[in-house]
Amino acid sequence: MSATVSDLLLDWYDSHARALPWRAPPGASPTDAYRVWLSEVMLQQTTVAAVKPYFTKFTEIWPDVQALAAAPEDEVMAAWAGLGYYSRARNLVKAARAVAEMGGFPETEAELRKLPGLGEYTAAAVAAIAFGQRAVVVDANVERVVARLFAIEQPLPGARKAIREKADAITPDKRAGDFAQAMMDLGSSICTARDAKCLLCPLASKCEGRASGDPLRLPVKAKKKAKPQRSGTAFWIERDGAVWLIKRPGKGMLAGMRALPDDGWSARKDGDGEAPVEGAWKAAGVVRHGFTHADLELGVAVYAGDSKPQGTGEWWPLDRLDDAGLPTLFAKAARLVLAAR
DNA sequence: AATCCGGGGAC
DNA sequence: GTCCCAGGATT
Repeated sequence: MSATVSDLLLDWYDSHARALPWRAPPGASPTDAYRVWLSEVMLQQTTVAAVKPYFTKFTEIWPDVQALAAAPEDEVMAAWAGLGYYSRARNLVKAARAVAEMGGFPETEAELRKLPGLGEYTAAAVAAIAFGQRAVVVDANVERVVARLFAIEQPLPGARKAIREKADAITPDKRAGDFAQAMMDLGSSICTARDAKCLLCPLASKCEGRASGDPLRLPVKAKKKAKPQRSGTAFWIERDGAVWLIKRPGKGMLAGMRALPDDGWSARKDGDGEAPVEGAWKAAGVVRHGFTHADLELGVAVYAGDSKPQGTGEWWPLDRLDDAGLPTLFAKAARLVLAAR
């Protein structure tokens, strides 16, 4: 009777688990659901290193779900600034208010799945990690580990169904939360995207990918399209130690975030170069920024006149600019202007 | 099934 | 520079 994959993995996890701010040690009673949920949402498509300072900040300002539910949405958006994928922050507030209304987090995967911002992965992760439910947790780490472990040759994303079935087959009834986190730790430290440290891997004896001689070719991925290059202009209008900031539309890129006014660039088209105020503009330089679907070259123009800008916005004091919650693109543009002094 | 949505770390 | 990451919502 040989050990199962989950036995081998959990034994490894008991001595090799990463210590993370949102994680309970192996076998300990779970972290409260609020912290598990918050960390899982922050970690969607985002690295552990990037999340840590945001998790610390959020849990200091809003220590529980009731506190977050009571927070103004704008403050949460500003606190999220720089982390990316801002619809996560908007959904975070909606979900917190729903949970507070319910009197606490639902404990089943199906109920969690109904909250905004909780998809298949996150609902399963919270159910398993916070509530000890058996749930099949499949993230990018698990996809890679499973594709190698079972030598799944079909390319992603088509292979998702097969991968999920295999993940289900090796998920234990007990300690499903530890098992999920162990798979993620294995994928982030041993069975990584660019390396397979099979000599250190607790699952090496079970791994078909390793047996095939070339585990690194797995998972096979469909090749992606080239990113378009876009250009646009952002406008710096300053008066009495304050800069004119607008709020971006509720849909599209950087939705709902504070920003410098710009000329309408998007991932699909260049900006038209048209300034929000007639008059004298001076080029301050160019900021380059990569998004998921386009690379942007953003010219920054500084206004030299004294006409009032049109439309809705606010004069934001320069000595509090760090509190404006500007997304990284506009924070870069602001640094460019201010560094020239 | 495709596409849209940020940002930064590792290499 | 390229690739990737504890994905979800929308179409």
